[in-house]
Amino acid sequence: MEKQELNSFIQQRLENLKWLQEKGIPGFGEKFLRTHWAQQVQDDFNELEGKEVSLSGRLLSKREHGKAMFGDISDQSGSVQLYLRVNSIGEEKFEIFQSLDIGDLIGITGEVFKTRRGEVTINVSCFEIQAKSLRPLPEKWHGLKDVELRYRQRYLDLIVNPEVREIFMRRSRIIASIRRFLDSREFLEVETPILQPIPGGGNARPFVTHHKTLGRDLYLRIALELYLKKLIVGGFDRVYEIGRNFRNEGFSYKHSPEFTMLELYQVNTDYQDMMELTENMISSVSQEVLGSQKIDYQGEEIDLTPPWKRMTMVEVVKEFTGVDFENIDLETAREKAEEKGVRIKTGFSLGEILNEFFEQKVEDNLIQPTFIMDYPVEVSPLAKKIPDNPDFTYRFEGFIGGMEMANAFTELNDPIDQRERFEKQVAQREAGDEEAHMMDEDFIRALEYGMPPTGGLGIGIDRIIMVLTNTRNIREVILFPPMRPEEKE
RNA sequence: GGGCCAUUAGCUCAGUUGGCAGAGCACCUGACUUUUAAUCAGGGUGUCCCAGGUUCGAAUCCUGGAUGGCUCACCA
Repeated sequence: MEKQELNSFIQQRLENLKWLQEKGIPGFGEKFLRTHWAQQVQDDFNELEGKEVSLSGRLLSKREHGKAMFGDISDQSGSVQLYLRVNSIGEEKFEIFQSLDIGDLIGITGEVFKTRRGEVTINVSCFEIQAKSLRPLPEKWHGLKDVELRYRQRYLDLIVNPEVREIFMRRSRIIASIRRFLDSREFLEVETPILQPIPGGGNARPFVTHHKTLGRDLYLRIALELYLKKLIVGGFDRVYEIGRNFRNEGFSYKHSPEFTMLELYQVNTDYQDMMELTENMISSVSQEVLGSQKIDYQGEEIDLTPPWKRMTMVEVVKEFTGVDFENIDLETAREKAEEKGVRIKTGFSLGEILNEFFEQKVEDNLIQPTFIMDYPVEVSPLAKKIPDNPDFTYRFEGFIGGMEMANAFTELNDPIDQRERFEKQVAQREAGDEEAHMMDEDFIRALEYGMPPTGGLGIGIDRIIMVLTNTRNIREVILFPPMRPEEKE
């Protein structure tokens, strides 16, 4: 038997339940007809004053005053005060309400009024017990702070920390707003496989699972990309998917092993169009959900109003490090890396060194919305090359608050070039790079049927939500972040 | 994976040089018919994360482990 089941708090609550049941009152009751939300009673007081309302929610506090009593009931919308008097509700019901524990779920009906202190209150005339709570809640004043408990028992976090509930309600509104934006532009929402024989579309170590009937291993997807492009080949001109990706990598404040991505593809667009779409989408979502395009993020004002700043990777690296990759040879690049403290691996190409310069010296500084354009071909195996500068691709990433938010390109639609890119990836993989792409013949075959010129965009939904909820850790915007299993005796 | 820090009551946290385990909220008993972190009187409810060790004596010191946080590395 679990030790907590023996502790006196739970004993006391079990006795209160028993007391009720002996009086013939069920401790776990029926559904209840709710007429209003708690917040609605607060907001619409002028209309509701003197009228009867019914609410369903959790009893969060009790203040007993002898033959009268105050309490607070909380539901999804917020909370409102309750008032009970012996000589309006009767001694028997009053005694039963006195026996309730903080945390009990109840349905109440009563008339709306204001106390002399001006607090909107419901004068309870009858109530039902919907579910007894057998465990004590965390403290009302300090809330629940222990990060481990907050994530493991997120329901407690949501009960006692209203600002946490607000983050997740906002998350829902942000995603709904993104869908509205895309739906209004004639994008089709689709669903593609999570279990994949070859995990493609990104550089990452995948999770492996096993299908018993097929007798083979499958991977959890690391990106949505390749299946969505197959749908472009299939004739859907504008598609998007919002879904979970899985990467077998460590945690950080901006990385979680499972995270939510939006990817979209639109025929007859290029990466320039994708930049416009990105800045329009994010600013419009911010306007719709927060009522502004200027937001506070960790003490910095961030202005999401289009157009966002645009720079090439070569330009921005030159600006932040003084190293000009425009006309540089490999040997000089290596020396500059050494000089500037950029860690590189032996055998890195010029493009890979440039990319390291960018990631190690520039990325964290891009606080205001910025598009960095024209990535080296070596690190962009799915993006189209720039014809008059084929060491680079039509690719950009969007940054806000020092974090990568978006990754997009003019999609590579030449199957011969794509095969060569995959072959280079496979060579890297054989040289020990676990994150390099695998050869995906099925994807090449699709391209061989012909994929129209297409722009594609990926957005890290969790990170956008971090920016729009002013949170500094990705786990604050994921309801149940991955944790090690709890140790059991 | 490396470094630093944390883990004490249901929750939030104190705990001095190694000497009886503490506070606030919550909870229990009683008073109180518009309070609001209600108030007043009384009551401490505990595997001090776990396992060893040192010591007359360990929440405190040592070793190992668990979990979490920050950070570096890894991860475009």
